[in-house]
Amino acid sequence: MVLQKRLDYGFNGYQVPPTPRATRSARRRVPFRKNVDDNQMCAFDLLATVAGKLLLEGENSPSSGNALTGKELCTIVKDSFKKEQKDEDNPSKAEPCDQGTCDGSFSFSELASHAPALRHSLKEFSHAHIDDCWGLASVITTSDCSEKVGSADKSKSKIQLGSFASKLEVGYQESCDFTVGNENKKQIKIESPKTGNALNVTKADICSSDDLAVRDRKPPALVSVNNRVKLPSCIDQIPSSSFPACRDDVKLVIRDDDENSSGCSQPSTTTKTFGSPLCIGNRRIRKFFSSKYWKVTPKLKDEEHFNADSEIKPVYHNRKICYKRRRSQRDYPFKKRRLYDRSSVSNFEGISREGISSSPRKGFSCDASGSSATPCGASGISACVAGQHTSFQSRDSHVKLRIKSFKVPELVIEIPESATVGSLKRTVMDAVTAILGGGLRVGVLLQGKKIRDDNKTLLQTGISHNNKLDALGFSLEPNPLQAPQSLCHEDRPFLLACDTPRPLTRYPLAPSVVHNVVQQRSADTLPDPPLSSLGNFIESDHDSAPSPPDMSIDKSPTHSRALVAVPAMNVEALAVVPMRKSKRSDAVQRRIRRPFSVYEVEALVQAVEKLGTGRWREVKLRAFDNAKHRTYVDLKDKWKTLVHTARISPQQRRGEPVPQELLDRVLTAHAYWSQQEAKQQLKQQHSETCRL
DNA sequence: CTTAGGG
DNA sequence: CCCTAAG
Repeated sequence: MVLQKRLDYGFNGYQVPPTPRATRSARRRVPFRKNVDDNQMCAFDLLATVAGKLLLEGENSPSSGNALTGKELCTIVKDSFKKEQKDEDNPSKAEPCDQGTCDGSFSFSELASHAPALRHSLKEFSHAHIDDCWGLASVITTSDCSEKVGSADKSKSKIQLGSFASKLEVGYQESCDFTVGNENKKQIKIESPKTGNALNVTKADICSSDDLAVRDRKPPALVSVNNRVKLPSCIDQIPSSSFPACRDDVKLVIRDDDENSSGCSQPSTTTKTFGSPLCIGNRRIRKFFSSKYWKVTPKLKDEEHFNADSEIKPVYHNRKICYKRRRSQRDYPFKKRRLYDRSSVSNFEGISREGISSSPRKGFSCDASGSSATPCGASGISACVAGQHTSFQSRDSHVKLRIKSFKVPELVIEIPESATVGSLKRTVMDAVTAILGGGLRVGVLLQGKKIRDDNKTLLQTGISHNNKLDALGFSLEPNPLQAPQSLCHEDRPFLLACDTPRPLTRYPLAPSVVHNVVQQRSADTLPDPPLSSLGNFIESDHDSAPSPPDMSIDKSPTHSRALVAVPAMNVEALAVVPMRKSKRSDAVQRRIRRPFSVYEVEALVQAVEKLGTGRWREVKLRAFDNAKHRTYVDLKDKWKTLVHTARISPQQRRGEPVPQELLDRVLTAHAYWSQQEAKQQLKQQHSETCRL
């Protein structure tokens, strides 16, 4: 509690730059970011966890051998605080401190330096919360890729769409069996309580068998997950998707081809808990979206590695790597493939124009493992509309429908066998999130037939109260137009493919899901995000999705989490990629627009208040270190627009409204720093004059 | 690589 | 957000 309180401190006064301008190089040498990247997280996590506010989802690694006691932690924190206070003293005195909280507050960068020591403890602390934050866990029934009997009807997950509201209700699912390799059928039952508390799996048996030994060069194990995913409503818990790279992978194929399954969910009662977590080696999680549905190129690029293997390495080192990779990976195999299927895409002009081409094809088989359970024509996600509750009508010729659930399309996930269950969760979550938040469109089926003409009226189509609505079905399909939005970061193009286009009802499936997640998360855990910490909550990204705050946990040396989704098969036939205006084929596509959330703005403002307007790199490091998609240039630009926004009338503002309070702070800070700069210049002039 | 600014 | 000149 005490800690939490500390966290809530507000503006701490402007901080005069160490030595304006002239010290850039000097500043660089100072490993300001020394421990910030990774450790800072830990520190924060710790604090938040202790405060009971932050829910961590992470690897359940038991490696917490040398956990610190609560006492020790406190000591560390206290020390940090003292130190910070001392450091801050000078600057604060001379500077304005309008926010009134100039008392003591510690900075995370300080505390962060203790992170290494805290890490283990964090684990201890976080364990209790691990599951809590994984509310979205979609438990899946897994089975070998092939048509292993009985596997099909185990899938029960569904996605519930609340009566066509634009909210996605994520409900959930029950059991999950993982079949590892072609051999022993290891089963992992994962149960997700209705409460939203998710997977109980602490240890997956995935790497236990010999053939799946955690050896570095082992070929990826293939795990097929046959399922339906019913997503819980706590979307705010959706973790982001940042997974560093590694080697051994386990592939999970989550399919929706359980045609046998009724689609009804039945709570599983079995829960297997495993004694210890998965062993960890390098891990690389590759997510495969079934070729016929989505394809996601590796998102692990520059920043992906940033915190991955950089536990100790200096920042700059990483940065370099990052940049290099960014360039070198442009030729990622899946990135730029695009195929056309004129005939079938004909009614998708829009898509093509949008820069996405798709080559819907109906009869390809489905997954890499050879099992092609899903009829290709089937939509990626099908919905169960049947049942008594399914449809009924009202007097005024309105058709009322109740969609009970949607099936999630097949997902193929490749994950190192050494990965933790936590990362597995995240991976699956990511995949699901990618689908849900990445852009879906709804397909309508009537008596098994897809209705493609969006212009027909329901009546014309036969979806009227006079007809058997039982025969009406909906499907969630990848929406080429939206998909790239969420999961597809600049570095993780979200390739998707769909079979025959059957656009119909466009359902506003919150492309903002991910975004919201971030926000809510921030809100819940970070009332007043201290500098440097907010950043950790941002991003993710989606990647998206947004890599949740738990990143730190996953930072154990060896694991990087690379999240790569690639089509399980038939890549060529299905790849859908953004098409550039036929200029240079290798032209880099413009990054997707990602409006700053209020929380990000908050973080930015706070950081700028403290650091000033000329130190964007530090601002970035401090407040957006983990927001991979926010570059310092972005921050600078954002500040620019913020200042502008703050100056114009509220009526002229667009986008998500920024609290006036923040805008005021923007102006204040801007004014202050402008003044500082002016002073600085005056001084210089003066000194020069004196010299002459 | 960072900054600062214009586009 | 992008692009670039400058440092």
